Amino acid sequence: MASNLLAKNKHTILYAVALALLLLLLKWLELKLIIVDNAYEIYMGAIAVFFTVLGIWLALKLTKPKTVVVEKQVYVNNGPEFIINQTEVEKLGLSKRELDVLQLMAEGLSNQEISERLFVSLNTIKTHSAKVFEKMEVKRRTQAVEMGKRLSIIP
Amino acid sequence: MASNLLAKNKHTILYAVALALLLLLLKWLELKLIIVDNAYEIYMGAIAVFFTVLGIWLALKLTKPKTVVVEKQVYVNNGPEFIINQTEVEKLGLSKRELDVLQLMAEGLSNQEISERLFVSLNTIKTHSAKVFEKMEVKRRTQAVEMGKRLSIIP
DNA sequence: TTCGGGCTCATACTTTAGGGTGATTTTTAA
DNA sequence: TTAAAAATCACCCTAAAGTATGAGCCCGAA
Repeated sequence: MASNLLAKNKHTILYAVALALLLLLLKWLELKLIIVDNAYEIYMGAIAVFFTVLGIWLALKLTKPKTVVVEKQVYVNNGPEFIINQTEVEKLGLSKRELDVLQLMAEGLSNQEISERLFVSLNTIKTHSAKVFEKMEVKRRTQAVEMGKRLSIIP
Repeated sequence: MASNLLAKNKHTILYAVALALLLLLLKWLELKLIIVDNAYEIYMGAIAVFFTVLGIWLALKLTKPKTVVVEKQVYVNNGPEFIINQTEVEKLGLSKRELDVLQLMAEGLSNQEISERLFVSLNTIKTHSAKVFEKMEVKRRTQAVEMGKRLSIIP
């Protein structure tokens, strides 16, 4: 308990002791220098500078480093993981391949890229996508993706 | 240039001026108090304390806060109500109009339809979308939409 | 075994999207 | 007030997307 208090106020105590010693030093210096009248201003200035530096040192020692916490936002997939709405898929009559194409569309891939990903020709993807649009009753892939997300057909 | 320098060293200059003024004050006090011999120690102590406080104040003012980057995980599209991530929008440098276009893109509208919705020409939408793709570093509207949703820029 | 659905691919064509450049006007910030 | 950014529009050209149609292959169900 007592030692804890001592430890906590260590800096303050040290400073108090240092201050006391310094006042003694000043008193001693005073005796030496008081005679030299023209050195008085220098003496005063020295004290001012010394205590300023002391104050700065004290502040730096005693204050916890100022920290500004910058939050860097990291986007992660949200907790409830995606469960495909099989009912909607069946209702629309989408085949497995058509669903594959729709999923890759949603990832922003072009028809060319989808065809490479699935190892089929570009024309095949065009056929699939056309069927997807037909079955979902949309005109464009962006609409298909939008609707697919709404219906939980794709994540 | 000159004003910049002044601004940068504002604290230092202020301190210098304050110090000068204080030395003047001390000089004046000296004339008053030097006669009262027994007040001398108090005078010295006051100076010491004052400059210590000044130093502390200075240190607190001048220390730059240390920045700590903390990664904060943000789970996107959790709740039903959408809150636009303004930070990401600013980070990407998207303007209001570009955001409008992106939003309508996400709804599955064609450029033609977007232009009609916003009462501008098709070419204008093309320009906006091109800027959106450039700023988001994507190649297609589907990618822009996908990224926009991930970053909570669009619902 | 036939028949339909799913998957594949092709050709031809139209529409939409996107890239590049340049210009004018309006708005905003310094 | 001046400079920068935003918004508007145009023209030209290429790439990608989408439409329409036809056709061959495979597999499982009737």
